[in-house]
Amino acid sequence: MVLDRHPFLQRLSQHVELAANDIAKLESIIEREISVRRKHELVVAGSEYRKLCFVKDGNAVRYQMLRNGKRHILDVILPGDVIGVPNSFYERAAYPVIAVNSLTISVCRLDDYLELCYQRPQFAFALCWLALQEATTHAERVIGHSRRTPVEQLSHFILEVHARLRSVGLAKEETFALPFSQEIIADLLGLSTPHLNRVMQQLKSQELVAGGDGQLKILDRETLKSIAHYDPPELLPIPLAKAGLPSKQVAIL
Amino acid sequence: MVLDRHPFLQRLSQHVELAANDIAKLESIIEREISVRRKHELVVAGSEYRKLCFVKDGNAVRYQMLRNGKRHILDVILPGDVIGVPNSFYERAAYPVIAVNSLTISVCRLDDYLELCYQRPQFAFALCWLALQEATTHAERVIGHSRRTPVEQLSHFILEVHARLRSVGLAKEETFALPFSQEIIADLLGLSTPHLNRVMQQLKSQELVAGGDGQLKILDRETLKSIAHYDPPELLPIPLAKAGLPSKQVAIL
DNA sequence: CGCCCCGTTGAAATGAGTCAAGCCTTGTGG
DNA sequence: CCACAAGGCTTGACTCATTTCAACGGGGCG
Repeated sequence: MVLDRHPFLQRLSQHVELAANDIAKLESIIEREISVRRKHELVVAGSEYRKLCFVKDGNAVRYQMLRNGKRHILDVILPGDVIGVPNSFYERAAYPVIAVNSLTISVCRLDDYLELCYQRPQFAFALCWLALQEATTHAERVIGHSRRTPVEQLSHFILEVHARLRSVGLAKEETFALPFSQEIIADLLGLSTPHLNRVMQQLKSQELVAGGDGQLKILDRETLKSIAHYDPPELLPIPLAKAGLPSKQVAIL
Repeated sequence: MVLDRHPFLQRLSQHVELAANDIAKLESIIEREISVRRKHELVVAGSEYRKLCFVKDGNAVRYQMLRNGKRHILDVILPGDVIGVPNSFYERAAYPVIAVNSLTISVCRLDDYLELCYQRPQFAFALCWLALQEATTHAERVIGHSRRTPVEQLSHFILEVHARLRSVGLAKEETFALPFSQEIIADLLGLSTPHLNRVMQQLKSQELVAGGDGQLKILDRETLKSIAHYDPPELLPIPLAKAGLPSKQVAIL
């Protein structure tokens, strides 16, 4: 099975109950599974991009270059995320995506997915829910940048990544692999690398987190949460079709 | 007609062609049209909120309070926007919404809308597209906060609001009513009011914009665009159902 | 072995926040 | 009809967090 235990399905299943033939339908439009090497650009800015890539393993970042040579990272991409939201929905891709380590993705054509949505609206909802999560992640990031202190931001980032990894079974209770360099985190949080480094040391010296070498351990989750204002909102489950509909219509759901 | 020339429909029609009976369907789930007075909270943080409100006229802001007493504004809400995205999709509303001047909205129940989506998937797509726009707006805001200078940010904000107002026919070529106080704009952009004020003056002294008294005129759009890195990505049109589907299915699209 | 990437540290410059005060306009109530 | 209050805008001075620039150490990889 192409999608067996795929982290994307793990993530979806938290919001909606998928029937076996839903999964089969989704599988049928997966074109192929490919690997991408570190530092390879999956999505080139300004190109037409019309794929959805369900990340099976590995990490990437979505970013934007600014005139002054600065890079800003919009989002880190973890297993279970979808590359192509939102890029594939624009005439031309707005935000390039680059792999930060070797990446395995399952690829389908956007058109095929959208057609599937007409056949089974729950896939349209899945897309909505992804977009809503995306919007919320960004919203939290916005708040972080403008109204949280660097310590608060970093705390928030750590908790967020941990939660996202946990939700696809890639993090232990309090320990996880943080696959991003300080430069990447700095570019994500809008800090300079030296400053991020100092902030990181601060968290460690206060014994809130420990780690190094790509591993991070959360020592004092409660304090960290309160520092970060971390209180992630929970999405409703995706609604199911009303039972009372005429059978003809139920059939195509 | 309840929704006749409703700015929300104007906005939607840029992405999808709506048949008369689609509009009728949407109208049928509108519960009522209500007015909200300035400074009134439409959505209370932490409450369960299960409505979608299509803004017909007036303005609001979605914000969040932080522990330290600071307010951060996530987004300004203009006619044509939908209040309840994303709040209504969470167990409890995450971001309160408050009217900044008198507001007229058309309200429907979220459940009714979602059910409509199962009947006519293009409404699910409409929701996706809204969420994607939301995500993109926030993404640009994120970039603004962390990697744009205040001048760049303000320029971007001016161009963004102008474009959003134009798309619902509420702005002239280069002039529009800016219904937000400097305090609100500062809280949105993550600046202090005094600083925003100085930045505003800078833009005026460079003869990029002019105005006052709630009116703003863009004098030099090109320079402003280049300062702001303003290059908004364009969403694809919402796909229509494949022609080849059985007629029963086409009928319900 | 040497290169490159990543993390770390230091010192100096500056942009933006904070606090505080004053002005102008608008709206309101006496 | 006037006076006062409130909200929004403007200005100035001071402070300090963060950036910038520069340099160094270690470790992994070719």
